[in-house]
Amino acid sequence: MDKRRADSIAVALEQLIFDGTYTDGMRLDEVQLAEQFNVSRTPIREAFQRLAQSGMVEAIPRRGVFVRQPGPVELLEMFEVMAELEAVCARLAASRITETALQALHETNARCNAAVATKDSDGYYRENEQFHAALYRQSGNAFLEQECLRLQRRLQPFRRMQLRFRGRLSQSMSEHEAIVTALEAGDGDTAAAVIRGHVAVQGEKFHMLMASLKPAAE
Amino acid sequence: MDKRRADSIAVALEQLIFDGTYTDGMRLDEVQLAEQFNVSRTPIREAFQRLAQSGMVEAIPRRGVFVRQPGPVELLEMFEVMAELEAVCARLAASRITETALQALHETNARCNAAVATKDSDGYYRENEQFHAALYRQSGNAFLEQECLRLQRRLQPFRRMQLRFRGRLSQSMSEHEAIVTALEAGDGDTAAAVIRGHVAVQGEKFHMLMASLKPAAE
DNA sequence: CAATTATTTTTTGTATACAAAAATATTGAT
DNA sequence: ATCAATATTTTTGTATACAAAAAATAATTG
Repeated sequence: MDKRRADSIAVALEQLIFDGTYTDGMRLDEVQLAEQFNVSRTPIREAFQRLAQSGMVEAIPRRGVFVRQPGPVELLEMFEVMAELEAVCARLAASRITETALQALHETNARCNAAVATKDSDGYYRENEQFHAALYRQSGNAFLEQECLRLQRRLQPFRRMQLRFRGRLSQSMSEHEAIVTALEAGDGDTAAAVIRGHVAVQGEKFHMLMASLKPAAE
Repeated sequence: MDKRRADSIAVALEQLIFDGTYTDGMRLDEVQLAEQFNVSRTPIREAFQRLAQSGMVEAIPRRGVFVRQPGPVELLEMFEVMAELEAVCARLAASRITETALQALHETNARCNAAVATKDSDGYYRENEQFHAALYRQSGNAFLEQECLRLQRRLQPFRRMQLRFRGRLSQSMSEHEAIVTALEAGDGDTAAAVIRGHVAVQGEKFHMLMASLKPAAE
């Protein structure tokens, strides 16, 4: 799939940062990574640029590149923007969504519910993402869709934590239902409000998120 | 300011694309640009990556990089997202803005008005940007602020066209005033609605934008 | 012995070299 | 002449080489 060597290195490095192999503030050594991946410095440097653009890493001229994990404040800010972007999608979708797309959302929710019932967490995450992706698409704005996918991707590692939480899954599902209902009624404001609350970090979700940030300290 | 050679090349290329020197679909030749800038291919390729990330250029593996100017549809989509993002800023700012920031917005508007009176278009553009940047800042969300600035920057060349239009300037100014008034009243919904209409492409603005897209054809 | 300067070593940024893939030109057959 | 197959040239992607800047270490002086 990836034609360039640098691309696969970029996703590999991304994973290593998410895994915690490279922690915040750590410098990424070009030559070390080059021999680790059995390539020259060139593709490593290209991968660095990609990571820098996505914000996972900061490149300081003539100094090197350093891992930059979002802190609590930045993370809350990112989730707030995600919630607002999805709210915009919902409001636009309410007047633009097609009948077939509504049907597809219902089916996705059914599959999501089934995954919850069988405790298939992988299936749940997949269908959940499908639901949100469909919403982005139904905003009728391809640019907005791309921006949402970009931010969602960036928040993904922090999102998984949030749902490991008693009762949260069923609540999440009923929120999905409420969104579809609002969309069917063409009620954009309600759909926006529900999904804003669905995505926003608030209440116990806040504590879960904060807890997931602490590595293994204390 | 720019420590790396590649950075200054990136902004130079950006300018050349905005200028219309390199038009949509045109392939950017590495070796040609390298000798044109008196550097090797390496910094050119780094510059390409930056432009690709900002969406001005598309890099097709093993093929080359091609200029990708947004078409009418994508441009309208981008303006819609900009309008919604600014609406979010306004709504959040309504409850988060400080007294001193409100004062600053008033002063910016005064300077903007003065620029309109003296037909100082450069001054107008500067103060106008200042106004919007202040709004992003007062959302109280640094991440949102950055995202807004990023999109604003990308739309800048298309934005200038829009205001060259009889009566548009004074209307724009009264919209600014209405936004500040709503913020002072803490009325986020009104502030959001006003700025959404302020930024959105609608009515005559649509025709202006479409006209600005046609190069010199016909 | 501390602090500052000189020197060495690393490391980044850029240039050049080379290999593989794609585009283009050439040849040959019908 | 047209089309297919092959050879040639371009062009991209990667490796290596080199120069300059930064960091680390050693040396010198007060």
